[in-house]
Amino acid sequence: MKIGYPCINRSIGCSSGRTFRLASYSDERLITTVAGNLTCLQRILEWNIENRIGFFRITSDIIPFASHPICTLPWKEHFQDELEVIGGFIRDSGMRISMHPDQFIILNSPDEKVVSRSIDELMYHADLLDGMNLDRTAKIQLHVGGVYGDAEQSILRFIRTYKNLDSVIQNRLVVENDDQRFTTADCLKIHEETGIPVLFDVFHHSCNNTGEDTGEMLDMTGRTWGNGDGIPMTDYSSQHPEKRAGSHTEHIDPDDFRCFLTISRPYDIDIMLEIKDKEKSAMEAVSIAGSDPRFG
DNA sequence: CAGTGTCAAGGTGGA
DNA sequence: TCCACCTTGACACTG
Repeated sequence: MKIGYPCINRSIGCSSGRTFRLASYSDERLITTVAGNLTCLQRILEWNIENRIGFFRITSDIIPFASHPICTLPWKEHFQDELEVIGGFIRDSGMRISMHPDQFIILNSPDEKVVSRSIDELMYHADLLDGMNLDRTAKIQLHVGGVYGDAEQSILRFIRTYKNLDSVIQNRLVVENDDQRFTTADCLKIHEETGIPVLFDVFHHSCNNTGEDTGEMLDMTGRTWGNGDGIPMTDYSSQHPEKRAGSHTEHIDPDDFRCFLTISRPYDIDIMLEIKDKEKSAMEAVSIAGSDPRFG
């Protein structure tokens, strides 16, 4: 079991997701930005190891505009050395890696242009992880997408599109339940048709479910991860006390987290904390989990 | 130089 | 049909 946090480390003083406006795009600007992002990513990874954090989500902003038509620079070749060094560090340290393309990446849209752009963006994510020579346990997590007035048909469109994806993407893609539209049960159904692993989001499940309990879903989603996929990943968060249902908390709720550790005890999982204050909560979670036999 | 409007991209739901 | 919201930092323009 590893514990991680997404994308940003506020303790270090650098960002691995610096970007710039499309209007000011130039190859030179891209190169300097990416060079800085990769340097910072390396620092974050080192910081993680020093703090016993073995799981990290790499921001999609590492290479700004990577899948945009304006970007014709062969960034993968240009930064091959740097990517290989980072990948080597990740492998040597045993760090688990994920990525999570943002809300615009939708495979089940009825608009084929949206789907096409989304696939381009997924290919960028896969290319980046491939460029680091990471095996297929480094995952790209995605929600099912939109409902468009017909959830059943929208699920079928996801399945059809998935089956036609390049294996470079299929090897890494996992599907995650969301808090408003598609439940864990929907994702399990998609798994049955495609074999895609299901990344279980505990908090989303508590917001959006059809009566299944968390332990049962941990069990069933865990079984969707095959041999080469690595230990099942889960997303963990808890409710922000003031904001609307589904809003992530600012800081980890220790009691809630202990409760989750107890529920999940029978299963070996990697836990991604989707919590606003990032590495601070992750450190606290590591401390809480310190006595858990799964946590090395 | 501080303050702030805006940023590649989609979907949803309320007005 | 339009707009705020989702969620988020930070770019880059303005005064």
